[in-house]
Amino acid sequence: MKKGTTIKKNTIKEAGKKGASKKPPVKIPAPAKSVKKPSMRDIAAKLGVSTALVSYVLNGKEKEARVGREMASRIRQQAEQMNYKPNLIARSLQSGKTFTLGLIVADIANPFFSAIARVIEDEAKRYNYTVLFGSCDEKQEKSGDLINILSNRQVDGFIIAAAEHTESQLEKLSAQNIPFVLIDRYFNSLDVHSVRIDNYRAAFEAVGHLIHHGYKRIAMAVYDTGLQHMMDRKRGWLDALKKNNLKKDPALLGAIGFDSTEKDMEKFIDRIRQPGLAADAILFGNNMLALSGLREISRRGIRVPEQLGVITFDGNPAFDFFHAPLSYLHQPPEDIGEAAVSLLLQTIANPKKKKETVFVKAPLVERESTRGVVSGE
Amino acid sequence: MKKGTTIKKNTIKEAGKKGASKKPPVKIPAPAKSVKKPSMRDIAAKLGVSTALVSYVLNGKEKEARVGREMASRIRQQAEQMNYKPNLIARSLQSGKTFTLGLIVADIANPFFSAIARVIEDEAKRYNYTVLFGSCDEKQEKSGDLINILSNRQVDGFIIAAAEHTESQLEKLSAQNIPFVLIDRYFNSLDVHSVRIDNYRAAFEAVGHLIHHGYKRIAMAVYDTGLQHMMDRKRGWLDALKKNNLKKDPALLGAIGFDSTEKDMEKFIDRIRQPGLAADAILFGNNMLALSGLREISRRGIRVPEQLGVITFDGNPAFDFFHAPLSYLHQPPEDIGEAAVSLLLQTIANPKKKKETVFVKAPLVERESTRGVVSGE
DNA sequence: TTTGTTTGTTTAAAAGTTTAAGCATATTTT
DNA sequence: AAAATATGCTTAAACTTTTAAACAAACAAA
Repeated sequence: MKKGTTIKKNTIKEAGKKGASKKPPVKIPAPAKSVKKPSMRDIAAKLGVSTALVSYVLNGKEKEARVGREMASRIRQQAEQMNYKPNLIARSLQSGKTFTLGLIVADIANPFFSAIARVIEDEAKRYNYTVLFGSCDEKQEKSGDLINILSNRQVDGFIIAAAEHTESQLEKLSAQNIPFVLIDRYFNSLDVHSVRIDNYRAAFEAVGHLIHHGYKRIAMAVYDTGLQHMMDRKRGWLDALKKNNLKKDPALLGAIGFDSTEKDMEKFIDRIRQPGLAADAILFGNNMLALSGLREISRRGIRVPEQLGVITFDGNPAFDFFHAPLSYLHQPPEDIGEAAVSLLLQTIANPKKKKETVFVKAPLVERESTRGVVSGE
Repeated sequence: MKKGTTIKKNTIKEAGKKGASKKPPVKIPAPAKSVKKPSMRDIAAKLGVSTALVSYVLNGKEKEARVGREMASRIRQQAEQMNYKPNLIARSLQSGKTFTLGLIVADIANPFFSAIARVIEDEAKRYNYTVLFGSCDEKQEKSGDLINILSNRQVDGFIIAAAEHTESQLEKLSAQNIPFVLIDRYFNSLDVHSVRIDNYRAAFEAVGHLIHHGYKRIAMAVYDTGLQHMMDRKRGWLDALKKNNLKKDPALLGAIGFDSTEKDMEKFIDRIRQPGLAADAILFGNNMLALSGLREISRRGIRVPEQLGVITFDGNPAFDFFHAPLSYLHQPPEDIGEAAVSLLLQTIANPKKKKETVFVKAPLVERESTRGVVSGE
């Protein structure tokens, strides 16, 4: 064991006590002023020149500013030696640009969003932007807080996977001329930039796929929300049933609450497996619903795909381990992230850019869970 | 469909073309100066007073600064009306504090880290801090870049799940007196703050648990890395075998590369299932290894826990869907995140704080995968 | 009446950067 | 020789906020 390190049994409380929103328990003293880092002024002083010169050289503007070769190299050397790093805060204040993007996702615990977050971070870095991120946990209020905080930090623009009822927050952003791009979620009432898939069509296709494999009584689980993308998925499902002359029993639709997912899902699965209803397939509205549904399906020992066909929006690493790997509509995080960053940066460059909706393709990945009721193919 | 929105089939390339590090393909024009937001000066000008007054009022320092009640309310009203929001960039420049924490994780795609990231973000928010985050993908170089970028943005401190060979980067931070706290990963050679579990003991316990359930030839898969936490886990496994008088065959250890996980894991599983070696249980060094291993185990139709006992460090939502839900050593993200933020804020407040290692408990969660070779319990 | 205190406000400097404009000298062009 | 241009550097203002110090006016105490 290492000496010099205070090894100390910690007194941290038991894990897993979440929920109960708590107030700051520990009083943390006010932050101390940190040690000063070398500034351009320090370099200038050392060499007995003006800061302007230092700035020109260190920004590679020697040519335009006609700095002497000799001087330039002395400045560079001194900067190197002092381990000078530009203070981006000061630069931002001066330029009015922070080279910072705000990313707000509905739920960072959802792997779909964490994958996107990662892509966006990488993508932003390629353009020298840094990402400030937050998760609003599908809460309107938290979303507003995050927008405020990031906005106060002068982010140059936002990428937002919006929670329900946040239209007014977005309208406010629009009114302030702060550029932003919606991903995944969108609002018909808002004329804004967005990157998304054609949800209606994807759901329609998924149902078609199930029908093609012989399923006839197709249920769907959606979140109980007014969010347009979810409603479009629902509409796609409904219309597909209609087009294929299948009975559309309202009981086949499960509306699951964000905050009561487990309970609602349990009821829903029970209901659709009743002899009277006897769904033979389910379309899940997203990967979190599928995850929850799969748990219930496992518990009941329902065999997939023989007794129940299953397909869902979004992949999830967990789907590989279900006894029948799930078929799913793949929303490619790379495409969404890249398109969102690109669209946002264009808008930052040209705030008057016409509003645009970028559609990303969502291919259907076919695996075991929709092989049909006839076992063995 | 909505009018006013340009609906446009996108021309985005096929998903999944990752790898090949690419240069910025699209030239994005330089950002335009964004629309000016109202400043204290604007409020002051409107009311014909000095900015000092505005600052005092809007910071609730009317008392100390003896601002007139009448004036105070006029200022507040004007601020409200103009929708004034303080410019945190300017405030940071003035105060030398950004109320920003830099979070660098080894891999944000690992749910263990994304869970921690979420906790840290929440926790930071409670103390009015914002999190700037980045994932270094286990790359030394990327880690250095991130530290530089965030450091240039004057973060008040760092929380870091370090990649291999980053000791010098951390030493540099220490030398610059920039506060930071390591999580999960640590280095014996560095006297720094850290929050972690007792890896040696946890591994030791896991092996004890397997032995208790009748397993005798216990393999272990670790990352092929010099990272101390992994080596401690390995040491715990080895010592436990020794203490229990079990043969410790070097072939029972699998060293898996970060960048060749799939291939290495395949070879490893093949090897330990050879008649000559015939491992009857595996301890995985973390959840990513377990995920990869489980895929191979599934493919080969190996029955868990009858033919092979399985236990791992970290949970993972996917483990629920494996035919035998995995037993695992639970590293509680809440505890780690809370402890890290708390320790960091204390250090920011008092940079001379003595270095501390906080140990978080990692309880063993017992499930199906270690029920023993005797089927049916 | 002088001195002292209270009240309400302004001034000014500071944080680190950027950049247009200015000012000498020296060199070239007419 | 006068005018124009080139070279190498400095000055100064701006971005927004904070806060110590100064100031003026009104009032109270001596």
